Amino acid sequence: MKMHSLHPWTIEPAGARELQRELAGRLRFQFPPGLRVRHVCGVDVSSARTDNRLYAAAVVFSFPELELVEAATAVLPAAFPYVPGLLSFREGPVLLEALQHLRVTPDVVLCDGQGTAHPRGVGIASHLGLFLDRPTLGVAKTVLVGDYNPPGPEPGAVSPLVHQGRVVGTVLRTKRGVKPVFISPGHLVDPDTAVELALACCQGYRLPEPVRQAHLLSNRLRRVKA
DNA sequence: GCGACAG
DNA sequence: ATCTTGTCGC
Repeated sequence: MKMHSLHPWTIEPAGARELQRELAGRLRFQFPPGLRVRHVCGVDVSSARTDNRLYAAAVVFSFPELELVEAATAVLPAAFPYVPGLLSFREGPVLLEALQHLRVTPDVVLCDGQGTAHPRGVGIASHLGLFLDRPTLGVAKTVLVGDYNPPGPEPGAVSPLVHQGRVVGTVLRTKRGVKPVFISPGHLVDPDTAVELALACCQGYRLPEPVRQAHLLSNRLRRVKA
């Protein structure tokens, strides 16, 4: 799929935080009027502890049927350390390369990590959204910032994620008896639509199918290429 | 200074 | 994220 390079990735942590504060102002949270969601894509990264490489996977599904359409992968050496709040500077490059290999341009991209539920409002989902100029949303397994009360036990139950007096995301129960996930808009999507899409992509597992499959594929890729 | 901290 | 076996429960 097409995309553009907003900025170079070779940067120091201090500069990365400064860049995030600038990128935050470019985010938009209105879903493109008239856009029909026919293809959703899940992305994730796997890594080894011994080697220094990152393995990315992007898996596209039809929507709302959720049938596999296409998958792409990429492998790159890690050029940035894992620093809470700066995840996109570590995983962004390899994820964008995998996405670039897709023949189909997905209407929405579900990312493993936060969107606006981030210290400066620019989690990896938001960052990728700016590069792709496409709707993106974050699906995180644990919280980065914010406070919340646990959502009800039934699938679909939600609870607001509040950070510094602002609702930055939604805690969503996707499966009974299992820990909830943290959904937040990335770019070009509103909070309610983000939750609606994430829930519509769930197939009996805790994680939305596109993200779950991307997770499995990136893991498989690492085992084979490592 | 102390505690928190996506993947 | 990754390192790791078994174990509890539907």
